[in-house]
Amino acid sequence: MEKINITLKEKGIKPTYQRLKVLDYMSKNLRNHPTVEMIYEELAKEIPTISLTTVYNTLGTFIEKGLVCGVTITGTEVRYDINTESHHHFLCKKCGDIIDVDVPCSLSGKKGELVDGHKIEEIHGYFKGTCRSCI
Amino acid sequence: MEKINITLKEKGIKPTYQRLKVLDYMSKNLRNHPTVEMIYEELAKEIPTISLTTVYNTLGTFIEKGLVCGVTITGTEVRYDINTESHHHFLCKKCGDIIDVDVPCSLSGKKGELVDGHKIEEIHGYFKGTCRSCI
DNA sequence: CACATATATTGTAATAATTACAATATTGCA
DNA sequence: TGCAATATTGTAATTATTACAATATATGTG
Ligand SMILES: [Mn+2]
Ligand SMILES: [Mn+2]
Ligand SMILES: [Zn+2]
Ligand SMILES: [Zn+2]
Repeated sequence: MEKINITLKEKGIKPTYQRLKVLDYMSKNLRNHPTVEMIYEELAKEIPTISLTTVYNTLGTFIEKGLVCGVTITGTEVRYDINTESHHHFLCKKCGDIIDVDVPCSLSGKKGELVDGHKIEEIHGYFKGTCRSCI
Repeated sequence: MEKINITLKEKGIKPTYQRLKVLDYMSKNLRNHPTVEMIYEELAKEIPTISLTTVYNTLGTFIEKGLVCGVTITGTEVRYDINTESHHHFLCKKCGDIIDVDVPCSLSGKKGELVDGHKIEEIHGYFKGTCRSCI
């Protein structure tokens, strides 16, 4: 938990209790790609007064400072990811899980380069289908 | 316009006036990846009685029948694409345009295969950054 | 053609995720 | 400790989308 405190300070984010807890949750659920709602529900058990707005705000600042990133695959909600390294995802159409996949992609490493004259800042790749637990 | 009529019939979709017009719009704007709102606004000029719900319904059936596909990149809205071949996109953070990019991706052709044990049905790739008109 | 039935369209209301905003509380520093 | 800046909270507003019921249209049959 002290490590999380330091991480926040390093990024110039005031380490409030709520922020510590959100980042702690993200660190412990790094394979989950949780929604705001999931984070809120979990933290509300420990912090009954926490507000959904605070979770939104907190994730917003985390994204700004590069601590997490938003994954928009489902189209209905943002999923959050503490792994900010560019990597690919798999969305299971049955259970809705979003899973990291480790695939070699020819497009990785193109950051800063041009495609068809457009300057690349982010590279996103994902699959949709049926995850191995649901097959 | 007769070609569009035939396309609808081939897919087993009753070729109503509204559906003809939506598909016509999509065919004429294949580089635009329009939103429901954009399609609705445009068609409303010619068909003042058209309903937003109809546009939603129509695009829904088109997706079911494989005539168009939905592109979820922005996170706030679905963009529609009449090009149902798996291809990659570029989202410009400045102007919001979504542009097709023709890049060789090592993941193409993996449909039906497995990644980490998960069965792939769709492959999606996109970049975010600044498009060439906005650089 | 008239009618019956199925399907499509429309308008409105409901839902769900997110953002805006203002009041209150907390933090870090002088 | 006390002040100013910042964070949190609760609520209301916004936006995209879906649900639903009433009306309209299309299609097939006698
Ligand atoms: Mn991930
Ligand atoms: Mn496209
Ligand atoms: Zn699954
Ligand atoms: Zn642009």
